[in-house]
Amino acid sequence: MTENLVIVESPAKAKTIEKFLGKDFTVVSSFGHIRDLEKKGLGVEVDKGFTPVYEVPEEKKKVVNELRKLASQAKTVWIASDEDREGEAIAWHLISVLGLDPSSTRRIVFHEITKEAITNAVESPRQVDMNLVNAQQARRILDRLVGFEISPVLWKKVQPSLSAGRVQSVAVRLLVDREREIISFVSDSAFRVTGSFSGQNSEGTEVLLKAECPKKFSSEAEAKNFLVKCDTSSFTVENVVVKPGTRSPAPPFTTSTLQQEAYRKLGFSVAQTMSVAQKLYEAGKITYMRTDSTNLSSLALNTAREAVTGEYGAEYSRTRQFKTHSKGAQEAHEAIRPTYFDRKDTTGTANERKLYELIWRRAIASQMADARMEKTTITIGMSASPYNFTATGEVILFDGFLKVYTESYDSNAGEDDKSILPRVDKGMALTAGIINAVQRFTSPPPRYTEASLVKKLEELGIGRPSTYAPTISTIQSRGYVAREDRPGEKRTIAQLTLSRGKITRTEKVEIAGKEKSKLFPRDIGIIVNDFLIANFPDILDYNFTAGVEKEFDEIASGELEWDSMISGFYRPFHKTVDESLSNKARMTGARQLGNDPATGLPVMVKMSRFGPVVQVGEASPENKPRFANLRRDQLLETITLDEAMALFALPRVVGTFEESEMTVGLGKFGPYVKHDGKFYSLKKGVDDPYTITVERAAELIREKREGDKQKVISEFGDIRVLNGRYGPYIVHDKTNYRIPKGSDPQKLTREDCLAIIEKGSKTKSTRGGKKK
DNA sequence: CAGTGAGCGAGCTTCCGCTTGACTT
Repeated sequence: MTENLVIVESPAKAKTIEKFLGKDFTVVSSFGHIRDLEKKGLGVEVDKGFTPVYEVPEEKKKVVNELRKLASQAKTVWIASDEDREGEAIAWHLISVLGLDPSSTRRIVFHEITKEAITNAVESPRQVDMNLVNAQQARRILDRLVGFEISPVLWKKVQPSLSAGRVQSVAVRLLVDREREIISFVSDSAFRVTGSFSGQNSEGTEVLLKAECPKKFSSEAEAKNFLVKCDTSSFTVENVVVKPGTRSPAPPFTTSTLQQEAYRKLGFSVAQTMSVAQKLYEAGKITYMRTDSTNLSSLALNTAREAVTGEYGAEYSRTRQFKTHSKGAQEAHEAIRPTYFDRKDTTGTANERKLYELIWRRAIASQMADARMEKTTITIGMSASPYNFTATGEVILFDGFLKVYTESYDSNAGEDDKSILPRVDKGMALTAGIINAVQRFTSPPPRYTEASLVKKLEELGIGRPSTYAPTISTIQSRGYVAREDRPGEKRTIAQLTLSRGKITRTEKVEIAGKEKSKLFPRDIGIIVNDFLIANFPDILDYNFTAGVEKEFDEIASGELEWDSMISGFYRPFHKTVDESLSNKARMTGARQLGNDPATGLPVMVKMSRFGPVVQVGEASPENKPRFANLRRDQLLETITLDEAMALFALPRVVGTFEESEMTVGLGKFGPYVKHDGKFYSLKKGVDDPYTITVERAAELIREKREGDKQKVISEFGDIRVLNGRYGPYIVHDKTNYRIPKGSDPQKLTREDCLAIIEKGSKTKSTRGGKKK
């Protein structure tokens, strides 16, 4: 018999709290929500005042039974779910599902896990706030209505199994809108002039400095003209301005900023960041990793101050509390921070150690003093031109928090050279060394990374810390967008150099548009996006969530009835759903490109059942059109007639080998040679399917055969011992079996193998069903 | 593993937010 039962959301939290509360309290976890709208069907009785139909999901039944048992044995039940909309709803569902008495069940909240906060909470219990619960129900119902009414429209009008939702559809829109900005971007170029200068300062020291002309010259002729002036000009130091400056540390991590920095500094995907953080949290090394708050508990502030003072000295310490600015923040938790500030590093996998250190540095730095610096700007005047050159430098006078942490930024522009400048005096004469004018192209807006998309969604108040990673994964698994690299294209840039009175012109090659791990919209994402914008512009509006959130807040404060809010939304919404269904047109993204120059047949691109294709000729009973798949880096929207026709160059016959034809093609898994019914992959970065020779193709076949020979260790009819990527293994009946340690694969007999198979098939549990 | 591309039309797909496992090579 338990005196007091406390229910929290997370099991790791339960463990910690139990320690603070002593033996009169048993603390257990609900593992998040325990009840949801029914899985099948709409889950909302629209005609009965939008009554939600709740059920306990199959995977939650065990937890619920356990909780019910414990609750019936306890004298007092305390519900300590998070202090936000979802937490309040969890409390209400718990009372209802566990059959608790609402008046005697105590609802408590704390947003930091410290003994003080918890004891305070226990001393001031309250009851469940039904207004807040209703705000959550409205949120849940709205999301279900939007998702489950629009998705079936897509199944009919675009393709089966597609999905739409308040969050995911806007995420895709951000990517499509950005892609179109990039498509329509016209690059411009200008010449940037930099030079080196030397002279003697008043101390008699020879100094050298590099400076840049702030004026950008839009044509090569203008740049050249300026260099001619430079040649005849004298240069003097016109001004030296020294300005003090300070820099302050960034706040400790929230989910979103952790994902951004882990991507930039460690190259983690958002999902990877969350799973590594989960491990650290479960081990008690960091506080909760799904949070939108930059707040730190007073305990954290105190221990951080001790750690900073101990490690770096009192002058490095500055206690700060940060305000949370992000839209829609509910601040149920603290910021992400190390549990113990005096632990600079940790044990575990390499990734766990790296992420821990990042979190530690960021949190510690947030409790450190500003950095102080001195910025110097030197202006160099010219006698022959009204333009000038400037050099900027920065000297750090006191490093402060920079000792521990510097924030990274997404930027494609090169960092400014912030070096230390030599001592120069106003009026000092300078001699120009080499002066360069280099052509610089403007760049289109950058594509989103997973992390920068999360940042944007957070700014718009769309999605929550617990859903950023799953949303990014959903839009990828639906095929709307893909994370990819692009090699970029070469382009020539001009450079003019003035040296010893002579101007020379050279050309250099640079790579433009190279992309690494960026999110690219795919054709199906673009088609769905356009369809949704045409039919549901309100929901696709970037401010839709902000608007409904405002209404949820009004429900929470009791100013608005949840059902009248839903009804106000649903009536016009459902009408558009019906209208878009009755409109017969299917969306295929079809586009006419012109006519095939060879045959005169019409050429079009469109989305087929299996992806984007080029089609030459019309389909009719007596005529089958020719088809070719688009490449991954091509879009229906931008492909040209020439590019489309070039796709028919493959597959092609390269020649014969051993009296059979060799065909080169582009398959799902890249370019290949097909010979005698077998496939041989071309070597990445070495072979090109369009130009590969007969000799090379034959060589690939021989190489593969040689490799396969070494692959087979021994063969006993239907049982084979093979060399694989992870070492030797046995294959029988399409199943792989590991060879036990200690046995020599070379010496295995058929009987040995059968024994291993027999044993293996007993131990092998569920061999994961069908995978998509 | 390297194809397919239309149509019969069964029965399936789908949302967002809260929380962890239990799985695989």
